[in-house]
Amino acid sequence: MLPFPSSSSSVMASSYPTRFCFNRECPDFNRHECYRPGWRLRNGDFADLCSRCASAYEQGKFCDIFHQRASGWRCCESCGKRIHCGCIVSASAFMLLDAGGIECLTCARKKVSVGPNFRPPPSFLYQSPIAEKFNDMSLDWSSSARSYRPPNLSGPSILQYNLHNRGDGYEFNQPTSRDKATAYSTEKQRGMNDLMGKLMSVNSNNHSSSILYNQKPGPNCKVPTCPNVNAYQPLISLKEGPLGTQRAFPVTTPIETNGHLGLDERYLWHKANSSPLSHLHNDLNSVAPLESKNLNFGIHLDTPGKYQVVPRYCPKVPYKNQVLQNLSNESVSVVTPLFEKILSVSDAGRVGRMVLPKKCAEAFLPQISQTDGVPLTVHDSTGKEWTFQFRFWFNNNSRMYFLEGVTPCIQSMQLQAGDTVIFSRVDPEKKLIMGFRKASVAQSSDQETGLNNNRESSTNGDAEPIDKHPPTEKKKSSMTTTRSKRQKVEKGDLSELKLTWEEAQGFILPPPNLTPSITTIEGIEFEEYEDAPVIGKPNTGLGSTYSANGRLSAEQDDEEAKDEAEGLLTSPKSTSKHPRHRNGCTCIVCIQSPSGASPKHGRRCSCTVCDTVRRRRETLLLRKKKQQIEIENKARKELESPNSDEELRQSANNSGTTSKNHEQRHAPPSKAQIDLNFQPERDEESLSPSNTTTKDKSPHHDETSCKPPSSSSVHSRHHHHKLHVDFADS
DNA sequence: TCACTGCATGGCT
DNA sequence: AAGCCATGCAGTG
Repeated sequence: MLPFPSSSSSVMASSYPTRFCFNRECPDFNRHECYRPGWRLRNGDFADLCSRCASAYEQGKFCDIFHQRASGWRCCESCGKRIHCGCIVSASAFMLLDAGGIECLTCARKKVSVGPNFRPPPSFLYQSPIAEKFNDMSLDWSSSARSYRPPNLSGPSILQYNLHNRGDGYEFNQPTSRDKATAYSTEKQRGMNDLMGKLMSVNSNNHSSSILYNQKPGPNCKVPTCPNVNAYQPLISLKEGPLGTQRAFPVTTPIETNGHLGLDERYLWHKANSSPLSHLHNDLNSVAPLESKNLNFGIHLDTPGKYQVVPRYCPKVPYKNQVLQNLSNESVSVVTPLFEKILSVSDAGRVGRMVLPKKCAEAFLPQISQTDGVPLTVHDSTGKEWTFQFRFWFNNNSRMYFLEGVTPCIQSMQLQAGDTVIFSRVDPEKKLIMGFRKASVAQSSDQETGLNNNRESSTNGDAEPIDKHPPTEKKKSSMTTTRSKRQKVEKGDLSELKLTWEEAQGFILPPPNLTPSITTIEGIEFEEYEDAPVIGKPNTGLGSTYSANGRLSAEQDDEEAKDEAEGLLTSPKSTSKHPRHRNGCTCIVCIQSPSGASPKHGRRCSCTVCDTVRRRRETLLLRKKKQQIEIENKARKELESPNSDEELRQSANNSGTTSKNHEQRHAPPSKAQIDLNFQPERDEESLSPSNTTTKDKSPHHDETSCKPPSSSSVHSRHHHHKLHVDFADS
């Protein structure tokens, strides 16, 4: 136990004969006999103050007397009153204003007569007699689990607030009453420093000093100030991510570098093995900013990280708190990632509403009390300014926040479902910027807010996986496929599949040297190819849809085809499980348990999925063998009749061995490339030449379920189109 | 009929 | 079990 200043409660104050005034500036802090409680300490107790200091404190003159030379004095923006903003004593005697500067409590109270949404931070309830005046204004907020409203008052109390609410587990051994009986005399200061130093040692190195560049006195301050006081810069603490990656979470902590009591930089800390955000789970019964109609002025941007944000919304950006130097005016901007959101189909859809994670919205965006919300100005990575309506709906006794009117922006950024938008803040401008990350694998093209193209993840081994929702260890172990993950994969796939129509056609074009045989079924002409094109991305070998694939004939109206192709990609009628599939689809993906919560599939598992995969594998192996035999036979023939070059070329073409491009299209899947869309029954049928004119209109899906199938590769439309009834690669 | 709006539902965490 | 949130859908213009 570290020595700790006596900080007994008022009840305990008289219990111990040997006492010390908590005021280290007190000229004779250990010679008093009468102590009174002073400000509340982080451990909940009160500082012991000698009568003289206590009087000063109670009269609100403590800082005037003892901290006169300390830095951190600022002026109330309203009345001009000087307020010390840099110590625990006066921590709650002022409020930080959204637009910068501070306001004394008196002025704040006038304005705060406030709406029902105003909630003073918990620290207000105990910080000082002054602060306690706020008690009557708090509407029992502390007892209501849902009445959290992150305050706009992100004063120094924030740190204390966090400390207070962190509960057990953090490296802070609060002194017991017995401890307090221990005289500490000259250990006082050292003990304090040791303690806090210990607390801070965990991550103090992680706090970028560069961020401090940006700390400037408020424009209206007329008194000398310490440049760092009240600069609530988001700081980064690195955390071992669930997948072993270093993940940064913004932390906002008051900084003061003058060594004044309390909020020294060394006091920044975070709980070991816990992200600042994770501990905020408990802190989140927090508080929201005052509503502001002034666009972004009400944004609660000064405290990113103060609130709990579900990890999946934690910004996973390389630049973290990137300090940008504006060469022209030597100003420095700090970019602080706030949160990110993977765009859902709805978000990216034409409705133009982007649902925001509630906690993020409440933490980082203006508080709104009307469902109409407020306009929110956001800058995209090109600097273009967008104004969305930040609104909410009531939903199950809760709120559902969303941005309205995002379609133009999303289109401008060419985003789609599965892509990630990243909301960040630029200080000191307090601009809200919206970057993005494409879901595609090509992370090198990431444009997260356009601020950092040197994405580490694209090059180093610590690169974060594309997985936007990295599973926890627990989840990993259970191999649970969450819906979000599934959606991510699917949408990521989807985005990668977003091709031009010509490209899509290119994928499914049959080899040029093949001539189809025409079969007519129900009045529809079908082109049949012995060697069907296999749909897949040209260069990945993944996703080869190893089954019969329909292709629109050339007569197909191009525009219509495009529409259908797009419909395929973004069909709102698709199942939630598998965006390309229709309700009732019985393909292997769609029949899987939605949550992935189905029992693990063992080797002998006989579930439909496993059976399908097993049969599929057998089929593929057989086919592969057959293919090899054919190749060998042809090669043998070639040896026997060396003049038939053309024949050989053609046979090689057919077997996918000459043209690289062709090979990519036709690459026989490896074991790891089993097409989940495959339905062995159908596929095996297609193996037989006698079945090439099958009337099965939907090789992949139920006829009922796969109604108007889309045109392109995976699930083709069949109605009134000439189709290539294809074989899988063989 | 279509677009828009706001609420309801239900899967999922 | 509660709450979040993606999405559906009814109502309206």
